[in-house]
Amino acid sequence: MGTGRQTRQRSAILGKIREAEGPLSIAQIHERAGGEIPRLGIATVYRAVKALREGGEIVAVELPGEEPHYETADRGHHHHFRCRVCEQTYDLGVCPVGIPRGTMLPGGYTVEDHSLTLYGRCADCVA
Amino acid sequence: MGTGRQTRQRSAILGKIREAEGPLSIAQIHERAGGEIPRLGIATVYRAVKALREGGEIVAVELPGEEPHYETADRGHHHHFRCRVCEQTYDLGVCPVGIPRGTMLPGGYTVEDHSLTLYGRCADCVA
DNA sequence: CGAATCTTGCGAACACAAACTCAATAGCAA
DNA sequence: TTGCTATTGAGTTTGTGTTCGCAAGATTCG
Repeated sequence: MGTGRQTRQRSAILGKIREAEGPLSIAQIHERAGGEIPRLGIATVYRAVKALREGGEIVAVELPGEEPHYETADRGHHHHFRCRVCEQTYDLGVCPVGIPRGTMLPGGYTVEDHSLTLYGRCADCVA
Repeated sequence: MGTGRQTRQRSAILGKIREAEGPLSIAQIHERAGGEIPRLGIATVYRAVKALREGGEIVAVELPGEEPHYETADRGHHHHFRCRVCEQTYDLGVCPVGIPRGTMLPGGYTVEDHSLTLYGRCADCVA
């Protein structure tokens, strides 16, 4: 599985995902990379994201009620904060969920994993 | 705002949501109520759910990567467990997230709310 | 440089959930 | 029971996110 050709649009797309403060939606990637590459097509973003996902460089992040967002695969276990004002999603370092893999909850539920999203206002939007 | 007429389909739909072990998708409501009301139309489920939502009887639950699910509005703060085998979602009583409203996280994020989903296997699917 | 072919941009096509249309049906009040 | 009218079911339509098809353009290798 080769990486394919190196084009301006592909490096712009991966670059924007890399330098983002959290996972980006397709629309956000399109906007941001489009600042660098005028007339960047949305289909190109979809194609690049698909390829990057198949190559294991980025992963999809599903947020409640949102379209998929994408971030680099090297960020490890973490959670997300979504600002209700600017609608940005940010990575968080903390994991305030004390439920290790394998825990059995009352009711017989065996936990393998979890997903936490915090909601509120980011620093810029508290003003 | 009246409740409208009482029909067999509406009471079946609300009944299924009430007796469910967790939030149901439109498709699940359709399936379950359809056992009681043959030839129940999907549009009727959408219409009933919309009316129940506007009347404050049920609320939408957004789960990562899923269509909206619906449950009765009287269940208070709780979280959900999703079985990866049977793809059912169950209500949980526990809230293992120690982040009260108003907490400020490193980075300047002010938390108002949170949403947690646990993944694993339910009792029936551990076999 | 030049050819081969992979990639791009754009419009059309698709998939899916949700809403609408309307004739037939069923609640409800008298 | 009777009539009025809200509701239903089935199909059609909309809306939005994603993919496809193809001609034009870019990248890589000889």
